[in-house]
Amino acid sequence: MLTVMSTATSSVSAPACCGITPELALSREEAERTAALLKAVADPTRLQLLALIRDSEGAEACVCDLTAPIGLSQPTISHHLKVLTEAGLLRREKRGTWAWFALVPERLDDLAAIFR
Amino acid sequence: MLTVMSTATSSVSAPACCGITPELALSREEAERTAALLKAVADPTRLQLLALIRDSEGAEACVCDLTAPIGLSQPTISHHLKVLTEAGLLRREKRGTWAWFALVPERLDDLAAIFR
DNA sequence: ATCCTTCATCGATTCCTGTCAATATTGATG
DNA sequence: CATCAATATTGACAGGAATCGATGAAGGAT
Repeated sequence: MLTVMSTATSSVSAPACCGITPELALSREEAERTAALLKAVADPTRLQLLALIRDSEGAEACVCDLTAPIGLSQPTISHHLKVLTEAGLLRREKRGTWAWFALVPERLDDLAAIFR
Repeated sequence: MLTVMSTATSSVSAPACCGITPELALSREEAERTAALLKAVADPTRLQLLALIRDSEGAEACVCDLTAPIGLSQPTISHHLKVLTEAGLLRREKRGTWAWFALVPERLDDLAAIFR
C-alpha cells in the first residue's frame, strides 16, 4: 500500500503544461505516512542499530549490546531505539532488567516495497 | 553495495553480551552515505515530486508542471528539486527557459536495494 | 533595447532533530 | 528495605531543514 514508485492505483491524468492542476499521483496524507517511515531510517545511527540487531542471535539484542559498538551515550541509543520502535520497525520486550529489541520483518517489507 | 538489511559482506562476529565491542555490521561511513540518500526521500513533498515526475510523459517534467499541484511556493519546489538532484535521484536539463527534471532509474534501484 | 516568463539564489524565520548530562524508574539481589 | 544495575525520561543546547518573500539571472518575444 505504501508503494510510491510503482505506477499505482491512482489514475494518470494527461500531463498538461503549466496552468492546469492535474490529479496528484500521490496524496499528501500517503506521502506523509511514507515519509514518516523513511525518516525513521534516514539516520546513520539508526541504520547501524538495525544492522547490529539483524546480525545478533535471533535478530534481537539488548541495549547493553548496542551502546558500546556505536559509541554514543546510552540515552541517545535509547532515544533512537524508541524512534525505530514507534515507527513499527522494532519490537520491544522486557525480560527482567533487560530490554530486548527485535526486528519486525513485515515492517521492513513495507520499507522495501516503497521503491518497488 | 548500499544494502543494509541483507546479510552483507562483513563478517558476523559472535554476539557477546555487554562489555565486548563486536565488529560493526555497518561502518559509520557507509551508514552515513545510505542515510544521506534516504534523507533525500524522507520528505512528503519530495515523494510527491518523484511520483509526479514518474507519471509525466517520458518520466520528466518542468518546474511549472510541479509547482501548482503541490501547492507550495516556487522557491520551495526549486529547493526540493535541488535536494533530489544532488542526491542523484533526478537529472536536470535546461531547454530554453524551461528546466526539465527526469528520474534516474539506477539511483532509484540503489534505494530499492537498501532493504533488499 | 525592453519587457516578460521561467527558474535559481539569498536572507530570514520557525520548527525539528540529534546529542548529552542529570535524574527518574524499574527490577533484581543481598 | 537498601542498594545496585539496566533503561527510560527530562531539560537544554546546537545544528539542520522547510518554508516564504524578495531578488537575481537567463532566455524569448515584441
